[in-house]
Amino acid sequence: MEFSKEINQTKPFNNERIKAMLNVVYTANKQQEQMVELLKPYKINDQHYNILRILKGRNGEPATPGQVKEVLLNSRGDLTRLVDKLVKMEFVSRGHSPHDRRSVELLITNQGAGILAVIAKDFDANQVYDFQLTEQEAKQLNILLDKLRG
Amino acid sequence: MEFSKEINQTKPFNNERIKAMLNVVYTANKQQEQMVELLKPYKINDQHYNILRILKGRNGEPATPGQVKEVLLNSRGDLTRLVDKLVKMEFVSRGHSPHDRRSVELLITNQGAGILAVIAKDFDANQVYDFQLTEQEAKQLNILLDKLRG
DNA sequence: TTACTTTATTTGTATTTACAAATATATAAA
DNA sequence: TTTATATATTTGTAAATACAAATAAAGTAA
Repeated sequence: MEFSKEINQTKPFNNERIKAMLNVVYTANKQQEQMVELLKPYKINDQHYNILRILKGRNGEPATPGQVKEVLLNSRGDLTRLVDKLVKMEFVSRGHSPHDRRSVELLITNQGAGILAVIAKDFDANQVYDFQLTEQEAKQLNILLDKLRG
Repeated sequence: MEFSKEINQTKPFNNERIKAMLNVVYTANKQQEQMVELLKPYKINDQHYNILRILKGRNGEPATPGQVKEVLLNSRGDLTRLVDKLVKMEFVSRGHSPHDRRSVELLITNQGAGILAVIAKDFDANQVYDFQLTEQEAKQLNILLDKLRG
């Protein structure tokens, strides 16, 4: 649906650029809401999910909390306590770097990888990533967003 | 900057559509961070700001918390307590509807309108809405986002 | 009217988040 | 070595948030 209608905006926006930015915020929020909702049965939120994805993406190489934080798309919450929960759920293991004893090494466990696989199916069934865009349109969207951020 | 570089993603995304969605989330988060940062001196967050904007947009007509909530782009927080703070800061007044005594009527105060004007200048000086897009590109972006949401 | 249902908002409370300060280790300089 | 500075992470704590239950007023049906 067209954005203005979705938020019941009756009067037109000052300009398309401001409208676009609000549209970005709105769209991101919609996506987040859907994800949080679907993740609820697994007792984790979108931040936990993103952390697991990042750790899985390391393919067996550990990552420090700092590295994870850097790559996180959005930085709500605090890594220590988000990871605390994942460790308690046994989705992530925490060790110490032999090179730098300040650093903590995070690794996804088999159980963590398992839950990610289950969630992937769930997301798939719920069409979380079924966007109504062609690859070409998505490419164009990426270009515009990059440009928007300046 | 190109999104993948900004998040240090080395390996390419599965497809442009997923990348686009992540880009949307990332872009929205960037924008939110900038706003929250600039609003800090005024002791309010982005939700408070949005509430004030919505009330100002009513041009003297009161809005109920329910109506405000409906129009809010993103729904973190709880209206009652977000408004509590705005009332305490005297940016918003709370009354009761004569027609429906369950309903609460919210109005922006002169002081609230004043702070919005100050913030607008601040945002302007900090180029919060200086997006590097032409109107035509912004229009295209809006179309793609609407399509993305399906 | 009485009882039931719905709607609007608030409240209680556990959890999460923000943010400053603390801890612990590493690195660099004197 | 000692001291200072930087870096990685955790901790304490106030504030914000989520969510279920409570309150309170309307609306509807018998």
